[in-house]
Amino acid sequence: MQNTADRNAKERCSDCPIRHRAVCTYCGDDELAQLEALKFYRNYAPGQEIVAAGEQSEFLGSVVEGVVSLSKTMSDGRRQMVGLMFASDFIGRPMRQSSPYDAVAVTPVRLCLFQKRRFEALMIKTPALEKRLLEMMLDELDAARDWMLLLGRKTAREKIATFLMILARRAAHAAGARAEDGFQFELPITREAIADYLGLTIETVSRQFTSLRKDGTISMTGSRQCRVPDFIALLDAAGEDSDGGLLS
Amino acid sequence: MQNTADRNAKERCSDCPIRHRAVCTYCGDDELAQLEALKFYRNYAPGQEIVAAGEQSEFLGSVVEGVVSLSKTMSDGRRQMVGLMFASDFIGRPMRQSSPYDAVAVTPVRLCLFQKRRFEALMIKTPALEKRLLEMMLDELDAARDWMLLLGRKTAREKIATFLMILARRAAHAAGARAEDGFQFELPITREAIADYLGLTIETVSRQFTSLRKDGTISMTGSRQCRVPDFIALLDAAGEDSDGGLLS
DNA sequence: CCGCCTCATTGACCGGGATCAACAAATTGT
DNA sequence: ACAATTTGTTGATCCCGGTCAATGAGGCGG
Repeated sequence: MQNTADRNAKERCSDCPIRHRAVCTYCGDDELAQLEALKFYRNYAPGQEIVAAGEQSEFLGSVVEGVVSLSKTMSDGRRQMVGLMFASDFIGRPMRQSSPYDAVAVTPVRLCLFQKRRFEALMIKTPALEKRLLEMMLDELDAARDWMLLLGRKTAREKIATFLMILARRAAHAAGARAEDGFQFELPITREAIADYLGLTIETVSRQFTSLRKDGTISMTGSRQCRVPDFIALLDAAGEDSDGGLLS
Repeated sequence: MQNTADRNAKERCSDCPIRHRAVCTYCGDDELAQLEALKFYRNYAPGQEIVAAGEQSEFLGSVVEGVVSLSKTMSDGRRQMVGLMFASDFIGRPMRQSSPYDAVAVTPVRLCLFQKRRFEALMIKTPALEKRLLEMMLDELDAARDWMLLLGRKTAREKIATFLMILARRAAHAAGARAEDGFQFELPITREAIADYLGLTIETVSRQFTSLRKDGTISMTGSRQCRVPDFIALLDAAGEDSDGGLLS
């Protein structure tokens, strides 16, 4: 739980792996310097809580590496994940007191953080920051609404296939390749987390994996490595139009 | 289909019913004047399409009155509503080519519109506009994520109760009252639209209304007028914590 | 007034996914 | 190395909500 390790390690923003995708994307050198003066890093171990629902959070910032889950829990324990955040995604809520959901590190996570007040103050003077943040929130909103279609209308099989499709695209994109046949990638989260994400139970998740394996849509080595021999078949299983938007 | 009626009727922004809630909320007099020069009104009849998914949309703006649904449709016809927009809500996507979902007028609707290019140009010069838009998008994102919990984890009964709870609060708020016992309101959409919103079928929606009526959680006159004799009971049926956040 | 349409309700039946339970496999601690 | 724990798979059974089908209730034009 060395979550304060590296707090003072001042890496250069200009060398940052998410420099051109994160909230700072549109910042010029001078604006970047101001961010650089405010930022600090913090690391989280898998399973570690970043903020709890309802808690006042002092900080906000970007995921530099790792995966963070955002989830809501009902009083009787039912849980729904409402977002999976990867490198460059923004965590925290400017102009809001507290977070309405739990944020938890799923893998080892490294965040680039700012004190909320300072960040907000800077944002007022920095249109580049505000513009990018608005853009990112619009993307999040689109993703959330896509997920609403999945949760409300897709079958268990389609849900799993859609999830794998998204991971395959992410992995392919990160590798600079196309999401073409034969691409291999790792599942970043447990079956339980997948179930929470897709609005299913672990048992159903497991059964659908088995089913997709049996009919050859995917193949797996271990329970975390997944390969897609035929991407179109996966799209099809996901209930997506297999025309056009292959890599949209 | 007189959707161009009133296009040139220039009502004063200062008299606008949504002046203090819409995207223009933070605008000063001078900024408001600039918006006033660009704006125009357009009316839509119930059922009329405002923009289709994938279509290039020239315009964006605010709902002045009426209710607009945003929905996604799968190729086999399954449909999921992803948002219900009321007066003061913002429609359209700055910095985006096309809308990823259908927007349809549910009731008679009046929009206050701007040409997209002009609005975007103005937004760059007007932090008040951008700030308010960011705020509104954050609210939309919260609402979308709440809806994800509903779609993924709530039972049919809880879904209906949650929907009614939200409408009751809206109506109470609009009337300047509290969402207390005995409050009455109208359902703005058909059973089919409710089903699309909640990820159910019309039959299940109908059955749950009947069930809530039978056990006295609600009472109805006709199929569109709903009364809540005991708001706590409704909260309870919705699966919400009945402590604290009564009117959050 | 009647026929037609849309919207809503109700019933009978079925099936996908949840639940309960047992077990296997991987990971961790000592 | 071995027990303990976590994570994943599989089977048996149940039930909520979907599907199919019939009927009711308004609204509207002729």
